[in-house]
Amino acid sequence: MGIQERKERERERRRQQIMVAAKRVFSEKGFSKTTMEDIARQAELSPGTLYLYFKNKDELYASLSLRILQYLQIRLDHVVSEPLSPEKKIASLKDVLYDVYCFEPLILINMFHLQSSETLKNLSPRLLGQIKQLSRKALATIARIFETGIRSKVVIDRPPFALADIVWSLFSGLVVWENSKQFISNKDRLKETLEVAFEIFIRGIGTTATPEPGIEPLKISEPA
Amino acid sequence: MGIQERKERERERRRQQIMVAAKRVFSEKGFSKTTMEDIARQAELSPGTLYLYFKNKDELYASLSLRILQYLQIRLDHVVSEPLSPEKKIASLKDVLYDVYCFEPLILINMFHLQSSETLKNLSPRLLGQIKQLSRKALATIARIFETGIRSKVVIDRPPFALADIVWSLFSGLVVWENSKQFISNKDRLKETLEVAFEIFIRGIGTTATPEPGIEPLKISEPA
Amino acid sequence: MGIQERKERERERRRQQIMVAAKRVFSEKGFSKTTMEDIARQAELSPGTLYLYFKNKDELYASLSLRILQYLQIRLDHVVSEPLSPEKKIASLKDVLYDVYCFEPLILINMFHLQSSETLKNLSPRLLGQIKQLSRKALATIARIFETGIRSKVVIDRPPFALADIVWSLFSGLVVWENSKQFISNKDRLKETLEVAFEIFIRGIGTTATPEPGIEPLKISEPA
Amino acid sequence: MGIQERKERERERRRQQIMVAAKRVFSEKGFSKTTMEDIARQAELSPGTLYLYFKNKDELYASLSLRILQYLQIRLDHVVSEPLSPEKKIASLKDVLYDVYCFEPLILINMFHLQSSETLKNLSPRLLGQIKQLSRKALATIARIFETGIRSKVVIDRPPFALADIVWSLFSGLVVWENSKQFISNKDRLKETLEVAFEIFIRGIGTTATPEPGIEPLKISEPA
DNA sequence: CATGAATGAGAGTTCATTCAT
DNA sequence: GATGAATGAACTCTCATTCAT
Repeated sequence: MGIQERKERERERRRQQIMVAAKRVFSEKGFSKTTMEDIARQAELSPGTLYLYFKNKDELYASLSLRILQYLQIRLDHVVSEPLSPEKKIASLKDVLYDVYCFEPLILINMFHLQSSETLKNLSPRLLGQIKQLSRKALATIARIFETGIRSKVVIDRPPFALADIVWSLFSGLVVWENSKQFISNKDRLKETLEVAFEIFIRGIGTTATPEPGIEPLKISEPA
Repeated sequence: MGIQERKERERERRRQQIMVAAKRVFSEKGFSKTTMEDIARQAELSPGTLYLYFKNKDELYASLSLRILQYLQIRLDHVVSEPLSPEKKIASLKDVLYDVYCFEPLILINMFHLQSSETLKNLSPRLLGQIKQLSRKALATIARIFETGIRSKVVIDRPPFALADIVWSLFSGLVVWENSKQFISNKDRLKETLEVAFEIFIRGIGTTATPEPGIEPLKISEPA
Repeated sequence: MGIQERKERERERRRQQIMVAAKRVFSEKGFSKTTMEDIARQAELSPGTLYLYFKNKDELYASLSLRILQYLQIRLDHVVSEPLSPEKKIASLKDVLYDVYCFEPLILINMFHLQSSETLKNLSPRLLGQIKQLSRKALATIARIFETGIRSKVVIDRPPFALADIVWSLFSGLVVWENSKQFISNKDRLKETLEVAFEIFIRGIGTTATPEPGIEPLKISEPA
Repeated sequence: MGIQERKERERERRRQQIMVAAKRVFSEKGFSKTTMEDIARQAELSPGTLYLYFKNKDELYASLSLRILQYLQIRLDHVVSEPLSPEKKIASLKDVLYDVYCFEPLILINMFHLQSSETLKNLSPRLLGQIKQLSRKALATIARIFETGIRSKVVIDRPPFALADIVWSLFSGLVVWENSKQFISNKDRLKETLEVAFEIFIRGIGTTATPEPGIEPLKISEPA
């Protein structure tokens, strides 16, 4: 039994080792330019070995995303279950997202690309299913946070799912965009921009915004 | 000279023809799964001919983005130059973005992927330069819109560039995310979500938001 | 039109060129040890070019067999349609088979291996269908020859299809076996053995065999 | 010594166990599609273990043939040594061949493929030697049977080795051909066809064939 | 200018074989 | 002796790109 377990642990460690290597190479060269041999070399393994742990390149790639989604879900569950006011929960949401980014910035970026149907189309149904499911679950959890806010009337009454989509999009958009700017300017400015973005978002969804005194309010133009 | 010109025009028309074909195929199959032969077939040309008009596959791909960025710039310039109140300008911004999306939804999505360093890295410096320049210019124009808002105190005082980054990210995030959901649910819900997103964003950046009467304001938690 | 035709002819010639090269290499190294690169080198083409003319290795391989079967069929049709006595037709059959062997000895051998389900299983349905159909047709034609013999009572009354199977098996068995002995002894003895085999076979199916005078007949033991 | 022996026996049993497994898998998937792991799994052993008993895949494969050849030899020796008339011996030959087929139909088929130079070329000289020797011996034994027939004038005077080659070829041809038809029609018709084939063969080699009364004899055309 | 056959480097993947445990 | 994870050479096939016509 002990042996069984140890083997299992070692197997898992190998998987991690490969994923770490893959992460590094994918991040450097992007998915399609990365070869399995690159990853093998980085992991100090032979190409064949990778296939003992991952069915193919796509699955290896997608596994990375899966881990992030799992991490995200765990963090979100915490936020939901803790006895916080809706305002605090929404504030925590920001921290969670930022932590998720810090957890694996490069893989997160890759994941947002994976979101594009381009890559999605070539995934094994099983893995695709897992990813879909986890994404949906995370979004649902976020929506739930907003729902409590709406119920307690501190958040304006909009479809909670729409709000969830919006934060998530805002987050992913910022991550990708700041990354692409970073490719130019070499500075990680995500934190600051995210702060401002959330500040605005939170003001925007609040039932009462804190007016800056002595100043005319911004009139919201009606949707065409 | 007349001949020169006509040749030039015809050359440009051919380029367009190819880009239209490329657009279609890229949209359908994604960048990496699309072969030059696919595009040639779609354009009813031979593979070799494509190379008379585009240095290579990457350049052809990137040219598509260039067109969108050019369109975006034109529209933004309009907004800036028209004699509108800052509020109206910001409202117009939303319309512009949505129009850009409608102009070429699929290419826009592709462009947001191009934003990822993955593709960016393999571009010719010339083209990369063009894209960078156009992007920067567009963002600067957006920032200028916010700046006027800040100057007239109808927009909260935050770095205008940050605000520009945020709308742009929000926009790109929504486009990509709604598209990936569409891959699942097959409905184009971008318009509605974008409306809500802008409503919130505009409330969020307004110096005075319209309070929903009789309700406690949402307290913004301070950035950690 | 002239151009169309010439292109067609050239395409066909290329196909032949590749098939000739393939034949040579398959014969030397056997199917599974032959790589596409081997064939390309032999044909003085690049590996990629082979795939412009044959969908994959299996199809290239099977095409070789197809040609032999076609040649066989042509020859058999001749035999059937010519105004010969059944005896002469059967005698011609032997010549046809021997000619088929001479036509492409090594490919014929390969074909008999292809007959084994091993290779058969991995063929495209279309090609498999073609091969099956041609084989069946050839066997049916042979059977027809025996049928006329049976009708004219010069051939013993056994199911013509069984007789066809038997000659065909005898032929293929001899070809493969003599070849494998040749691998040892380096002499092509097929002709002689085939002569004896046919002599015996013909005596065996004759309604009256020519007794060698003054000798006791061989008593055929009844099947158990 | 007892220990030595027991070890020897156990080793032999393991070999058998592996060969049985190999037989099964080869039969199902064909030689080249069978992996050593397939065999190991079937034998409920690890891949490495196979190499303790067989030098490599080819040798394992060839060992299977060796067993059949040994079985054949034993049966042939019986026929030769028993005090039977040449006619009976030849009749027995048929039974022996059919029994050999029944003994291991699929391996027999594989063996006939092995006969092709394709596989033969990649065999260790030792094993190749063994196979050659056993084949030759079996063929010689068959030839001897015919020789006695010729001496007693019940078999026409043809080189006994040629006769042996012919039966052997006829047999192998039938086995392979019927098998490939079986792949299509799913019926094992070897027995019946073999009966007819032998009947004809025996009539063909008899010094006097049993004429079917009142019918013109079939004139054997002279070899061209 | 346009063609499209040809190229050939390089990708992902498999699997016979080895060897530390 | 038995294991099975690891190896890495070698395979088939793809496709961006070129160039003779």
